[in-house]
Amino acid sequence: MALRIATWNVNSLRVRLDQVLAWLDAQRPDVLALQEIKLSDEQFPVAEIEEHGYHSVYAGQKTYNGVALLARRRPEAVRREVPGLDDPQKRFIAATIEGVRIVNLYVVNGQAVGSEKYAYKLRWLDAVHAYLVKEVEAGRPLVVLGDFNIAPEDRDVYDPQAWRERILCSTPEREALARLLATGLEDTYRRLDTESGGYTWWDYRAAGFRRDHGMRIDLILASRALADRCTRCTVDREPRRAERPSDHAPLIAEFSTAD
DNA sequence: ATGGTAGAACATCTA
Repeated sequence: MALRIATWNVNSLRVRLDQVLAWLDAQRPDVLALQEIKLSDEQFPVAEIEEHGYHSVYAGQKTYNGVALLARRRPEAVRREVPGLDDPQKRFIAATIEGVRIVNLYVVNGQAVGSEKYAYKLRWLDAVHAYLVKEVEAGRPLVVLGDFNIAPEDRDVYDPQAWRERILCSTPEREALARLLATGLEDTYRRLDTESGGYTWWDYRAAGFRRDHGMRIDLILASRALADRCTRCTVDREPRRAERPSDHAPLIAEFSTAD
């Protein structure tokens, strides 16, 4: 048996719903974490997703942000706020699904190094770090996944020289990500693949996808014992080739289960 | 050369 857990920044669930439903039908993951759903809770397509065999829990917001967890089994102990952070932006949802604590993050982009949004990004990551320290201490299997808006290393960037110390690649951002990992989490993609870029995002502009000008900024992290059971972590580029694609591709990890 | 595209409040903001 195996547990398959995926993440996808869909850049508007309204626009991408048919693509998401088709992908669920094709891949049948146990869990799909969505970011940038860009719709309010009242607008969330609960019924359509249910018709495809998935429960939904969500933290929606009009126009910007918004995150959700879709799961074949009912999510429990749902949390929609980063503890200790007074934040009107909906970027966090956590739930327990099939005994695994799942934390879905849409990390702040930050716009430009040194900007107000950049300071907010680092504050936001600090609050998430404090929360993850407690979640790791609890000792349950833990998965932290989503759009991290940080390329962990230069090998995760198509042109590291051009991006040096720019947003998504700056040293303070990478250090903040390293602190999240240091709570006791492993990057499942890197654990299994030390060579290829594994890009998950390509800019809509300047033919980014056609030229493979990408970055690996969507991640699936797992607590150590769970990471030991990770057998696969792959980017599915197929939806990025579709008509009206999201600028992100889905990432899917598979974990073998003991029984 | 600081551009380009996409999605949302459809005028600017965010990414």
